[in-house]
Order: sequence, then structure tokens, then C-alpha cells
Amino acid sequence: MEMEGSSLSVRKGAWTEEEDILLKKCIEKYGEGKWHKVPSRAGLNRCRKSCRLRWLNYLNPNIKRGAFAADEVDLVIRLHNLLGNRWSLIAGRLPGRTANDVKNYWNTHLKKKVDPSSNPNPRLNPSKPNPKVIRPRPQILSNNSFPVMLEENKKNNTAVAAAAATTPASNNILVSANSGNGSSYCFPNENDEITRWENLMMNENEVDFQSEQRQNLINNINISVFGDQPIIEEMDYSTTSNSQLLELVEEDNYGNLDELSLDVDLWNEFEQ
DNA sequence: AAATTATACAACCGCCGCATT
DNA sequence: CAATGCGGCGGTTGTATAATT
Repeated sequence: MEMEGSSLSVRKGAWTEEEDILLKKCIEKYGEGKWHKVPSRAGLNRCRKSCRLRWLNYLNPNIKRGAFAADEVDLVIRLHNLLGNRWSLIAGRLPGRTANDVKNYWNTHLKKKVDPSSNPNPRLNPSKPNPKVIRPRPQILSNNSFPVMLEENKKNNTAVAAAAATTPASNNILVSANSGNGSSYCFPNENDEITRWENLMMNENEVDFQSEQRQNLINNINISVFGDQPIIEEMDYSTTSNSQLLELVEEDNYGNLDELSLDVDLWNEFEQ
């Protein structure tokens, strides 16, 4: 039995044009993946990881070349603020940029400019006390996207969705998903996605946790989907005491509506 | 103009979680 | 169950190029 990577005289270092061509042809023919098979298929004297890396970071035609645009830089900073050195996650939000690109860009262009002690996120800033519950701002979706979302829930066999309304005068509603039962949402259009991220990126420190939490609970509406009909159940917490509210929030893992405002996958990553 | 130092980034290394044996 | 293999990740580094002296 052969130990991993122990085969004799495997090529290392910079890739030649010939090697690139061989690898490209191999992936055109067999598709991406099955990296352990690639070296023999392509006729390359390289280990599988080297081949994978070369494709993912350089040869893949989806990779965006050239300098980072201003909005890309802004996103990197904000996402790094939120997530730390989770390069793969960050790159997932920057179309065409690889995790390696983002990491390199951070290390060479941004690292020294960002003072860690100025980071507003207590999770990533040792000089700040870590509150029990860290909560991003709730997302805001437009009213007309709501039915779409319910349809999506039905398709996904999602049993319960919860939603909260902002002030009656508002055109917006706050939408949340229960991560406990694995539900997730499809965001109906790009503007909603952008709005969601703008809200997510807001400085968490500016939020008055207590009062906002309370407001969310007071405005809470549970929406259950059974068959074709959404069942709307209003929850009135207006007379509930602060201590009771706190219990409710703590029961709910992260504070009721708040983690729900995150993309569920991202939240799971965030919480690891 | 040559020598040097600094920068950018492609690629490597070791580790991880998961699947298979 | 342990051992092994795999894809994937993030920290780090070797080196070509750019900038400076």
C-alpha cells in the first residue's frame, strides 16, 4: 500500500505551459473533480493536490483577472470583519476570485492597514468583551418578494417560517428562517440580496441589543405553511416582562429572529 | 548601472473532517 | 475499531519582479 504523496520524483514548483495544456485538456475531457485520477489521465508527473490547486487557482476560466475593484476591496474588508480568516467563505461572495486571491490580497494590501483592536466585532477583537449573543441586523425584504419566498418554502417542504413586521408604516418586512429544522430561503432577486448584505454588514456595536431584541419579539409573527395556506399567528409580547423576554431569547439559541436574518449556511459556518 | 531590498503571489505544507476498507 | 485515502482549507514561503539606493 502506498502512502499518500510518496511516489517517486513528483514534479514540484512552477507549472510550465505544456503542463497547463495537459491539465486543461484533461479537465475538458473528464470534467472537474476526481483529482486522484487526474495525474495519470493527464499524463502529468504531479501529485493530485498540485493539479487541483493549479486548476482552481489559475486555469479555471471563471477566474477574474486583474486588480481588485473598489467594491471588491470593500466587501473583503467587511467580510473579513465578520468572518475572520475564512478565505474560502469570503471568496464565495466575490464572483471570480479564489480563496488564494483573497488571502493574498489581504496579506499584501490590507493586513497592515487594519488594526485588529479597531475591529468592532468582539468575536475577533480580544480587547472587547464578548457578549453572550452576537447578533447581526435583521434582513429586510420587500413585500412583493414575500409570496415568492413562501412558494419556495413549500417546495423545500419547510414546515415553519417566522416573520416579523417592522412599524406599520414601513414598506418592508423582516423575514427570518428557523435554522433548527434546516430551512433555507431563496432570495428572489439581486436587490434583496444586496439589501440583506448591507444590513448584515452594519456595525453590530451600534445596536442596542436589549431594545432591539424586545422590538423584534413584539413585532413577531409566526407563519406556518400547511398545504397551500400560510397560517399567520401574531405573537404579542408587548406586556411581557424583560426577564421573561430574556428567557424566551435564550431558549432560542441565538436570540430568536437574529440568527435567522443570516443565510443559514453562513450562520452555521460563523458559529463553528 | 549595479547592487540591494521590498513586494506580490503561485505554490507548498501540514492538518482536518469525512468516507471507505 | 483503526488505518488509509481523499478533497479541502489556511498558514507560510520561495522566487520572480519591482522599487530603491
